[in-house]
Amino acid sequence: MAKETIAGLAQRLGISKASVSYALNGQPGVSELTRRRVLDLADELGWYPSSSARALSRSRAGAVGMVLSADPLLIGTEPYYMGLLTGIETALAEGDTALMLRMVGKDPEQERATYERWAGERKVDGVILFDHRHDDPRPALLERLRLPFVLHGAPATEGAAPRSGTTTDHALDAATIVDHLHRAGHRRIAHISGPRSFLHEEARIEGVQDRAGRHGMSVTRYEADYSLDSGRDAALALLRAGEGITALVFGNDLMSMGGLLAMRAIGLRCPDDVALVSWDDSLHCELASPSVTALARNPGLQGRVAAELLLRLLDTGAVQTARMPAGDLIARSSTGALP
Amino acid sequence: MAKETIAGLAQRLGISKASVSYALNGQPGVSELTRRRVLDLADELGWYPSSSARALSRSRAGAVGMVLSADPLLIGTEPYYMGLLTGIETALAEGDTALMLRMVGKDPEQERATYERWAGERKVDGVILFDHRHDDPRPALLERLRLPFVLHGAPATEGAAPRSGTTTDHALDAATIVDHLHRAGHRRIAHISGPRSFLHEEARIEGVQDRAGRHGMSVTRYEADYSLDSGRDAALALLRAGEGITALVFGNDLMSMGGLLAMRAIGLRCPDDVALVSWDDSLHCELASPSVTALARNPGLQGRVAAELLLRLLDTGAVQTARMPAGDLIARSSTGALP
DNA sequence: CTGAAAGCGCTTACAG
DNA sequence: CTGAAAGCGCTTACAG
Repeated sequence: MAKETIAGLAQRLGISKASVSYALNGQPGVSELTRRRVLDLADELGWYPSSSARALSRSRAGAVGMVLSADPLLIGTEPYYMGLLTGIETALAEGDTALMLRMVGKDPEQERATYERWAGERKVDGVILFDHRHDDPRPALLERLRLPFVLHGAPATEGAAPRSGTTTDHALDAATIVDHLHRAGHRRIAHISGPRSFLHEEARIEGVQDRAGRHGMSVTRYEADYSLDSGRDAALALLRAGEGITALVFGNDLMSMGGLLAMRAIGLRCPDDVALVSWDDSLHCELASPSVTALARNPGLQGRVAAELLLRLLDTGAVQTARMPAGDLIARSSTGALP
Repeated sequence: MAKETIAGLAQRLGISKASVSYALNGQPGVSELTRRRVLDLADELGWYPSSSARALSRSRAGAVGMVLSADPLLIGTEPYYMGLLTGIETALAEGDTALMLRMVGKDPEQERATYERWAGERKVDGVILFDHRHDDPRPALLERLRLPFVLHGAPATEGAAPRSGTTTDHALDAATIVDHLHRAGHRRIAHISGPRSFLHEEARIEGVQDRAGRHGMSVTRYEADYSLDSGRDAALALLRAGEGITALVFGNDLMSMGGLLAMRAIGLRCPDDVALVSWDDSLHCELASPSVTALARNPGLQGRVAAELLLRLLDTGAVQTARMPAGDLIARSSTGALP
């Protein structure tokens, strides 16, 4: 049973290997009767075609890759990635495609080496890219390697060469957050972003700036690195500066938690003294006390869509872009909403 | 370059395909000079052997599988899994083995179908199994499918057929937790475990019972399902029953968070009225207020060891068992330690 | 609709 | 140490 092959099936049924193959793959070239007999026998024997033989003859691996390149500590605690991963895997499974997962450190060289190798070994048919940066070397690398890819979560860029990927309207999300704070009466806010080298962070920074400007609010910018500690440090620096900031917007949930710790440390109350918004929802935001107002972005859905785009790209070569829905602001105590 | 093959290399170098293959794989049968020339050329061309061709001729996939079968919601928020995953992937990468990740719901049928298929397609060379249960059908299934596996985190069972896997001394961990509570003066405690059908939960339950008995403490048991809500419900039921329980031990961090919510809801203070310990550490425990005393079990290390055992099993057929180190109790505010 | 055959790109006995 | 050849288990033109 574990050693059954297409030749074995053909022999048992008294037909040729080709017929078995056609039957299995839903190709024309076999009578319905034969097809049924093949399928039934395969089922009965619990037989599946060898993935490596199939991959070799089709020159298609039947798998796509995903490199998580971040501080391992961050990956483990960052719920956004897990949500994304779940969505991606689910969609891939439905498309009979396996997910190859690689976790590397922050060293970009390792990510590069992984793609180089995957392409060379023809181990994956395509990859999903995150955290698109300015002058990101990866798209050009993947093109050189002829490894199809989708770009996840970048801001829509007009005029650029069309690429497969999901785009997020970060300006819209920024407006949602800023409006919420404006409505609550805040006029001096701070925006603690992740690294500006990420295109999505730049889009968010501009979005916040623009919208706040329209409301006549002032924004102090601070660049951090998504870690809890960097969020805490940012909050300490901003709140001690005495600029009269009354609300902090953090680029992710971990930094928001750091912000809460900072406030507690210097004796400021949230939201009475300073309000707080997280640009990513998670259980952390829900459980914190006070609970933290957050923009829910539905990472599961995003992952699913990204994976579907990649599958379509591989199947049909269709290059398309999917706009992600706007984030939902979940109002909680940290901006004065009822608990 | 992307289309280079072993035949191409051989032709360029004026030698046979066999020599190239031997050179690449560190096999005897080529002169050192030839080997160097092959390796250098491969390097220069950025060439790697096709994984599917290699898999087909070696009948080895070069990948192992891992099925995460849990509530998707739970997976995304349960830090233990991410830590484990990181450890596993890191060790596999060092062993030049890919990780195939599949996420399925709680339906055991889906997990079964995945193994069936992976085995049939020879897509993976082995798998890592978690959450061993009573009468778990998976080991027998995998044996029938001839898919090697390691069992992660089960209690050591004497006299049973030897299997590859990691074992945890849950009784020792239980003692650590119970002793901590006893020292703090608690005499009536409750243990909110995960499902008892898991062998590790049963071992924990017995361990807590035994150790508490030795100290003359009483233990009320409650079975929950690892979710936040189930932890909350458990705490509500136990604390309202008025049995004079002064400390709660939860089987994971999410349930612990549920416990805190429950206490807040009914106006009990932690640790003054009721103390709390989590049988898994995480950022949630660290950030909660009060911060939650927890048993840190080092999932990253555990994952690494499990993966190494599997690689060894695949390489040499060596069946071995590795005892995981005892958990570290991180004392925090929820049991009266200083913040 | 069916069969014989070449090919996918490696590995590995087997002669030399 | 090297070369010619078979084999891994599929897919896919090509004749019939």
